Amino acid sequence: MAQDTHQKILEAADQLFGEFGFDAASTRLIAERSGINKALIHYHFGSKDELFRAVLDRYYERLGEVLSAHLEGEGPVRDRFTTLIDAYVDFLRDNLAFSHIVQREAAGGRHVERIISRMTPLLQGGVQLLRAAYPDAFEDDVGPAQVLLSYYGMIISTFTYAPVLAPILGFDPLGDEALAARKRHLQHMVDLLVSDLEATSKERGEEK
Amino acid sequence: MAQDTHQKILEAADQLFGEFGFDAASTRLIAERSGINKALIHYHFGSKDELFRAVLDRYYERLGEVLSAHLEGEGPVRDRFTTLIDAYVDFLRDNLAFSHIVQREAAGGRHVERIISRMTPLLQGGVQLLRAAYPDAFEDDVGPAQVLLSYYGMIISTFTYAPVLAPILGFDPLGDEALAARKRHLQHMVDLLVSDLEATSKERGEEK
Amino acid sequence: MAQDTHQKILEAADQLFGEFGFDAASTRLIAERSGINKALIHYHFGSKDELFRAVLDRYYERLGEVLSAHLEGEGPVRDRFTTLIDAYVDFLRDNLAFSHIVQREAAGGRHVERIISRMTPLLQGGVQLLRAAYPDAFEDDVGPAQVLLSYYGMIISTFTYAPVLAPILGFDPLGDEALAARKRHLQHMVDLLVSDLEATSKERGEEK
Amino acid sequence: MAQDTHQKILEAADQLFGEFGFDAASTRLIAERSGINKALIHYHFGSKDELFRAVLDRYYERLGEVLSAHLEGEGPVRDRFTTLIDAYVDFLRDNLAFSHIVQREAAGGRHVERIISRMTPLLQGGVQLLRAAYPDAFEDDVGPAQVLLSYYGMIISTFTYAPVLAPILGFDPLGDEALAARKRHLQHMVDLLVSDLEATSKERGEEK
DNA sequence: TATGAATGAGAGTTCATTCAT
DNA sequence: CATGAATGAACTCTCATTCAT
Repeated sequence: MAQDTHQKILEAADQLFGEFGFDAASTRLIAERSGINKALIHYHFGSKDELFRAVLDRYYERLGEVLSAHLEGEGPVRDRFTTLIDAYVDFLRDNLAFSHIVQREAAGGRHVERIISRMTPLLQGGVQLLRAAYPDAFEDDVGPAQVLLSYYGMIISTFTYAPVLAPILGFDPLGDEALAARKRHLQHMVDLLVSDLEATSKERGEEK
Repeated sequence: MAQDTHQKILEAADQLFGEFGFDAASTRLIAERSGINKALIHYHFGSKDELFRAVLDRYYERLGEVLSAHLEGEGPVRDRFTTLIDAYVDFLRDNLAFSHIVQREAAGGRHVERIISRMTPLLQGGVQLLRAAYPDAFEDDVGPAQVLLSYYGMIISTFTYAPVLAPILGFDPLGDEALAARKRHLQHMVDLLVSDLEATSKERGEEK
Repeated sequence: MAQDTHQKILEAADQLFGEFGFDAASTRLIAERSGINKALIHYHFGSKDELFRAVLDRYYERLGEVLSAHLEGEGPVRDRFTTLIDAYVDFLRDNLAFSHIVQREAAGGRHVERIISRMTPLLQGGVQLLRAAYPDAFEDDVGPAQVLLSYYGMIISTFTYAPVLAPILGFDPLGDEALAARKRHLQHMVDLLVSDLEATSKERGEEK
Repeated sequence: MAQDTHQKILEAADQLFGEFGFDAASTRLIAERSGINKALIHYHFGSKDELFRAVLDRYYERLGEVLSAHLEGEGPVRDRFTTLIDAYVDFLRDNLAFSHIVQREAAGGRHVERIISRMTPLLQGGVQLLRAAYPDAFEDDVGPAQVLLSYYGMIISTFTYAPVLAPILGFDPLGDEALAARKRHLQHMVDLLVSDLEATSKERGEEK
């Protein structure tokens, strides 16, 4: 029963933080949506801030599992990179609130630090993967970071700006077909880049 | 004097909305930062919501001017696309608050509609540009929208996720040099894509 | 075990009521300090109010025993008065929380009545002692009450205002030496008064 | 009108802090008693704590004026000491809430420091007066402090323990007649002490 | 235009107390 | 006896907004 309450609060908070943002999602609202007493939020989580962190942590743990499966996997980098992007898109599709929360809080405010400390290891994992895969193409961490930031931006914007694209396209950009198309586009972007990296890599490798 | 007050409010609100978000930037704070009386905000703007819209509108007007110069310009698309991206990056660098505001509010909340209606014409301009430039590569609006969304994501993430990259890179990703490097990366991404589009275009053109 | 819990609650409540006052000493705090479950306070004492009364009653029972030994004793009144004051000082020194609780709650609030009903018999004992000792000096209860109130005030202020004196004196007014000096002062005040009472008594006795 | 509100809040707070203590006097209650909006308390005083300090400061300023008139006056010390005590009693009679507030907060809690810093100069003034008057009777500050503490205790207990004495005496210890009697008693205590001090002073003076 | 004061609603949080196990 | 969970009321405080001057 207690575990149940804990969960109900987490899920309502998750939804509402995603929908309205941290400030606009009041504890009263969260309590109403959970169907629990407002005081229970503080009983279970201590404060609204800690509740937020719990929501965030839960997401990053799941995301960490999803990504590490790909980061630490085997096989050609091009494939791993592609499937990782697919997995990322799937994760965000299944956790729309998360994408909103991250975009909002990363843009500045009281929880940026938490976002930073959670994203850092994931990003570093990506950097290492790229450097290992194309040692000749990258001399330092800057290049891989550029690449990752770009792909990260392409992916998350899919979700953040879906409402902006919808009226232009005339259909829901987060529907199954639309997302499949988006994935193809992203894969194509990966192909372009990876081919380029391989070419560069080969070229520079020969120079040595 | 009144014009002056109007302006001071706008600028303080701009800064604070960017730094803390709409909810956390209280009218008291805005008044303090402006050095004006709190009641004047309502005298000049009617409500906090309308003040926010004024801030947003001011940005989109400036941005519109900047972008339309490139969208409606002449010369090869590859160049126009490249300079447009450069201009976009410069605009966001000069208006950091704007990038934060957009990312936050586009992620959902009370002001999404305003963001949508402001972004739509800009996006449509971009779509038209791409379709006109590569009529053979794109059959409908979906392809260009994908491309634009991707580049938009790459650009704005530069600013939103700068704090995340900073500790990994060991330097400020928004410094002059770093931004120049970022621009080169973005240009490279444009090159890859445009070459691809031209190839596809040529290919499909020949098929006809 | 149950007796143990009862005791642990009483002692924690005692300390905390003394340190922070009734309102500021929350049941949560008392439970934490006792190392017991918050609900047990109500199981054992019914309510926070009743817990407070239990703390108070325990003190007054102990104090009653201490004082009655002197009030009902034999020997010259001057000596009994002096030793009573010493005993009172010692009692308060050993029960600092008590002195704080009494001063605070006697100053008004929800528990004044309890304080009154507990202090009344003690005060009446003192009045009777003085009237019996100096029948010629006092015609009614008013005179003895004045005297007792004055000495009571001198004694308890020793403890209530120790923090105020400390920075002026440069040492702890509740240290062993300081308290011994205080006792000497109080005894001196008793000497002055008793000599006066005896003189008055003799004078008036001769008048008759 | 604003000054009026400020005053109404101060007076209601004063009464309620005196009657119930800081914690039990809620801002809601204070607002109701003042007939003003709850938020105005924070508009005018910032916080409940600062409101409390304002109440306290107002009292100590008034008290300072009253006492300094006597401390810095001229004439024989016996007379000045006597009239000072009378003035103190009058002040407390006219400011019953003050006596309660001081007794309660001096007994420990969040505002002790404020009490200490306010009482210290007054006490030091008293110490200097006594040392100047009886240089031969006192070698250091300890003796005068003892004396002052004792008289202070006698005076304030008059008010703190009035409710305890009432049922024993059968009349209100704070009525005009009763207070006059109390003053006579206190004066008598002063007489006893001063005579003693003068005797001691003379004795020791001759020894030199 | 500009100001200080005022308002009512609601924020997050803590409280003493109760309940089911 | 003891516990963790739950409750509803109350807390201090801040909010956007309005009003009188």
